[in-house]
Amino acid sequence: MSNVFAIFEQRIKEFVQQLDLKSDVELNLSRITVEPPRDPAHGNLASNAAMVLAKLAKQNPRAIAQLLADKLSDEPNVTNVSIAGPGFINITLSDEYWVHHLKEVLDQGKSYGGNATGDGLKVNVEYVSANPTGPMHVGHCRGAVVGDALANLLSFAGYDVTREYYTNDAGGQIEVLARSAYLRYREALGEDIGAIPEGLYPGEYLIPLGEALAKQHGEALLKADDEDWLPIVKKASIDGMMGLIRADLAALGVHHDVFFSERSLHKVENGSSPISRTVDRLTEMGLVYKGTLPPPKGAKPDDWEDREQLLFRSTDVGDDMDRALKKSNDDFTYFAADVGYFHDKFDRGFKEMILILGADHSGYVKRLEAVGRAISDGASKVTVRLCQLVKLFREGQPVTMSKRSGNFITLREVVDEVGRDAVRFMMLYRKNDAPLDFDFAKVTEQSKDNPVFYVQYAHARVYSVMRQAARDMGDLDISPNALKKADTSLLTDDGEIGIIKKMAEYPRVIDSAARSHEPHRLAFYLYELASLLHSQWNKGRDLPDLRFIHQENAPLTLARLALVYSVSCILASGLAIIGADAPEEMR
RNA sequence: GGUCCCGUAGCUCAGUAGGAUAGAGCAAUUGAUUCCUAAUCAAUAGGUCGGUGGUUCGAAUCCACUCGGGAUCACCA
Repeated sequence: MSNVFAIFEQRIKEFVQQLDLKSDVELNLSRITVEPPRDPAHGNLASNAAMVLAKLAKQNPRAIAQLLADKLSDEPNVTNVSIAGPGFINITLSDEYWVHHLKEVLDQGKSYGGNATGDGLKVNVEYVSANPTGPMHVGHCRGAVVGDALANLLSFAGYDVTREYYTNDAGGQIEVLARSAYLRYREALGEDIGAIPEGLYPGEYLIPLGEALAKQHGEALLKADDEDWLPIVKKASIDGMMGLIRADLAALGVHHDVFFSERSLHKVENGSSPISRTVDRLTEMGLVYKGTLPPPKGAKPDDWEDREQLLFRSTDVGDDMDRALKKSNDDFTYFAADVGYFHDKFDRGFKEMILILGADHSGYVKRLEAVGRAISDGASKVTVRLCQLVKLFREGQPVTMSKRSGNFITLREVVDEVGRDAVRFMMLYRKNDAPLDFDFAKVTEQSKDNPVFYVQYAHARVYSVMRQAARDMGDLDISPNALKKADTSLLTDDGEIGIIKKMAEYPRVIDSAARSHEPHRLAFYLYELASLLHSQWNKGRDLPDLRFIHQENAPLTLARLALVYSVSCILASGLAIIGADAPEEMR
């Protein structure tokens, strides 16, 4: 346990129980927190415990605070406990404590801060899930990065994470894809196909697919009936498109553990399919009925017609409206497949299912969460995180793209132009539910305007210092193992202690970012930590005493190298979660 | 019309389970390079947290209403 804040929170809760406060209601300790105070003058740790308890115990908060403060003062390493304002308990820890804490970072290296939250809980993160009808476009980018980083974060925090991609390989758009590919196949055999008809995919990425089909099947498919060639071309098309998508994802550094086929949910064996079995289950629970849906309130569509369909009573589990499970032609809807998919995930033992979706799916959230509740009977939780739109800019000018002409900006173009690291970091340098502006020029700029470079440079700077130390002090062992033995008590500058305090926040950042599913918090933290390092480095310009390397003083040099090396470990650990490199050199 | 998201400094945004005097970066002004990478740093200035009311010891944060911006809305996927 490296989380100082969690340690003290636990300790305070123990003390509260020892106080044996009288209360009519049961004391609720869950609201007690320990956090870094905004103002460093208030100490290192601040707790709201007394104020939370005051009302329940019907006592003066400052009186309770005093009782707790007395106990806290006797704790090792606590140098000062004060009561402030309405009843805050402010705790100051000794420099010796912080200097000792640095040892923990050194010992744990890149695993420092991890494995404290998840406790092995099985979590499924579903992200991207783009339709396999073409290469990925830039709109998919944000969800891919947010999902992947969240999966990394949860995994680091100790969850058992499965990264999943739901392949929409059933339904009408696959038939359109296959017909489009078939056209390219005929083209590959020398036929003049003219303009691509309305309703088919015009993209040139289908040309190689047509050529491959021609190569493999010759003219055999040409004379075949629709029902004979269609399955063959469908399969080849899906495989081909998924190949493109996987390659795009790989360029972005995104990898999934499971590609789950929608088609597999429709497959009937011994008279039932996964979907039909799920519907049966919901029927047993009394959540399925035949009926007609009311038209949307307000704007009633012109072509509205009442239809009797098989419906899911999702209003019973928190949705606004009941939802169709079957179309009027008796086929299952897309939504029914989704329900079946949740059922499958639930059967695979996931306690938490997270979906990363684009903002255009906002209307879909309630019904998905409702399905999760219904299928698992409350045992599993479905959380949906929406990613708002990304607006592209070039030199401040919006980049327009038209999807209609097939002339959209692909994910690959963006990655090729600005690099994987910049794309990933920038996509995470914003709350995911806020829209994001992405300027090609800005994200490739090599300055502190650009947080990616700022953070990476801090990491590289540490390695630069290490290289310099190796040159200046050739006989000194500065390997990580040697640094673990450094006498860190030689670190006395406020800036140095401040860096350790910032590092001590890392476990807390990981914990809270993982719990709230907000990987962007990590990106901001890394920026702050990098900033402290740059600042301390620059202090050495004015005050040579504060430089990291002192040729005549090996113990001090070792202590300071231990400090900056620890910083680099956390930066590397955080950058790995974000999915960006931690370069050792930037020239 | 329903639902969801956003509204914080001139600009782009953070704000951690409701906590103390609301924070960064950019832009502006001033300063620091014989030096471990100036791709950096230090300092100054900048705010009725869209508005009104409520909840309470305490609200940018929670609730209600309201204004402005965006997304979405029955058999598609």
